[in-house]
Amino acid sequence: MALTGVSAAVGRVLRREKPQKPLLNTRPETSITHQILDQLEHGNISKAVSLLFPSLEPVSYWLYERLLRSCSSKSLVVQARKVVSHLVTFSPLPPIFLLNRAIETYGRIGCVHDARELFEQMPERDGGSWNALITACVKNELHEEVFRNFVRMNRDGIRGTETSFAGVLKSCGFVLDLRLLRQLHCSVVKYGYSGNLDLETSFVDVYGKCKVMSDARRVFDEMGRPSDVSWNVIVRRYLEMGLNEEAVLMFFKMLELNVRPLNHTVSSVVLACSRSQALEVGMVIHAIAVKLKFLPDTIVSTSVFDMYVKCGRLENARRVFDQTECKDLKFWTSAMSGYAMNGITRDARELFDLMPERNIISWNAMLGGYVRANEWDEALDFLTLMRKEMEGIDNVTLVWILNVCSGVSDVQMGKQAHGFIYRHGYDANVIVANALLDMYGKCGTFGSANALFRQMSELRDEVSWNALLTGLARVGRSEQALSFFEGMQLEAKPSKYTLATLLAGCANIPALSLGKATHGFLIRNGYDVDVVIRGAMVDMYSKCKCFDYAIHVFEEAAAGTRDLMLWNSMIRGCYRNGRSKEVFELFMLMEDEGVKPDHVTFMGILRACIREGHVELGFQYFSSMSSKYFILPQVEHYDCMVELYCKYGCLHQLEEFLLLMPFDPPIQMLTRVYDASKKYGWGKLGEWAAKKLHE
DNA sequence: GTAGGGTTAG
Repeated sequence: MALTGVSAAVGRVLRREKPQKPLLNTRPETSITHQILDQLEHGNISKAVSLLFPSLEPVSYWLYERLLRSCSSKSLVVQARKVVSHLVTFSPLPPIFLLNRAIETYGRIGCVHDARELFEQMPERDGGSWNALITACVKNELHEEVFRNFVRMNRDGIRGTETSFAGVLKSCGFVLDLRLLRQLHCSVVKYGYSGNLDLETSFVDVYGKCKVMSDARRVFDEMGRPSDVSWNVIVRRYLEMGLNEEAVLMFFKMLELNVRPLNHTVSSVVLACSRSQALEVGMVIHAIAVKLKFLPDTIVSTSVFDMYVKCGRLENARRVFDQTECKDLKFWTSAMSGYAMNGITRDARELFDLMPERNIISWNAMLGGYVRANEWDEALDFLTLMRKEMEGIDNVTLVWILNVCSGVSDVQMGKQAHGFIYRHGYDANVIVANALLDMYGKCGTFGSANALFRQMSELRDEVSWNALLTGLARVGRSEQALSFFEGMQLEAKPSKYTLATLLAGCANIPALSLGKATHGFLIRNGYDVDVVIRGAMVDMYSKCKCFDYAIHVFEEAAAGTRDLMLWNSMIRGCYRNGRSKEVFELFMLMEDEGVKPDHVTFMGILRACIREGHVELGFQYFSSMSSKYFILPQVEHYDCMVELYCKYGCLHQLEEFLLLMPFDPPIQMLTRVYDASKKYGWGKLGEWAAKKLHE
């Protein structure tokens, strides 16, 4: 094996022995050099390397270096080993710098093992050898090993250079060790490297990753002339901390100082706008991007497109799409999934069908769009198509498939998927396993969920607990859910998802004091009360008949942050707490805030009409559903109307209404019609209902 | 420093 060959040869070098094979006296044929260079120029690395072997003496050092540099991907492991093997076999004393290059090469192509072995066997090392090893470990994300080698290096009396610090800092950015970061910062200052722009940028980056933006900003402000990369880093870190305004401010500051932003920076700042729904600023930045000629860039146009979709400006998004000249696969996929993930499945599908090529990501994104939009029939059809046209699915596909199973409540299909997952080893993936838990929970097969949860033991995380908890709360086993919550706290930190679930559990029992306790827990522990948590609280208080608290929680939300679900919760709450009159007022306020109603909203309104005896108004709202809001009334809306007419004896309207109904009336509706006809003496209608019931 | 798909909540 090449590897053992290398170790033997390196060992020999270590003992300073003469190589066993006598060296020929002639200079290496220059024609070999030419041939090798020629092959390298044509990208035939394997061929180039094989040309090395007829020669039993070393080629020039610079040629070894060229060859090593050409080994740039994982598939060239064998070639790299051959080059190193040739070097150490035929060179009596390979220079340290070349061995360092070899270590770097091994690191670059993912063979840390070889890098380590070569390093350990080197008779002499310089600072560069240490740096090469450290860089190799950083590249392969062996962060603990990076730190160990850094310590070893210092112990051996080799002082870290800027390169060593750059490597260690990068690893620090992975493990997010703030204490280590501060120590490194001190050392860098002490060694006088603080003027190094790359190191300073790295500090900004890692302080930001450790979520200490104040220090990140201080380092940034102390930099003499931040480079475009430094600006990119600070903008990115603000974005990732959710400090969207800061990100935007920094971007404008950068423009003021006449630094040309990088495409990634423009993209980050557009993303900041779309996350904070700051459409107007976003459009300004779009204009700036156009002026700076950024738009042919797919990274920038992707984020601009996404911003318009997220802010509901579909025409603008479409224009960006059409104007992007060189659409690559990523751009197509991003645009398509932008539509898909925002519920605009029709446009997503249109793009999907137009795509010049597709990969697993595009297929998954489209499928995910259908799932998110609860379009189960489309999802199932799409899966059939996918099975025909795609070979091979991955873990992401499986997650969506499991969502489809719970969406159509098909445990059988879910179990089949489980079998597939088990056979292909996907059960070791915690996200897939959690999706399985979720599916079993939602299909109400609690035994399977429980068994899987126990089986997961080591694998399970906070999401697994939440998925199981949700399953329990959903079927009303709230006491059990609460005792689960206790157990969970021994193992994982409850997230906002947990708390929302718990609140829903309290709402179902209903248990006001526990609900209040959860509310308190949430405030005391500084959880962010987002729109979902707020909705859960409104729901809990209103189900616990503590509606004034619900109103209070609702009113605490800033105008514009209240979404459809939250309004629906309030409307349901009014109705549930005998305050139906207020439903109509809420509906108007909701429209004023620009929130569009859905079929749930109309259920609340129609029920309120029943309560309040607004027969005519009820019909107006019912008709407005399709005429004004483009919502197709469902059976339950028709049912409400029938109840409204029956309850207030408007059998004339009822008769007309039934004639126009586009489907066969279900049993409970017919019973209601029959009873009302009897009560109000409408014989003919009663007979019709009875006949239908008989069928 | 680096844009694309996935798990849990009302």
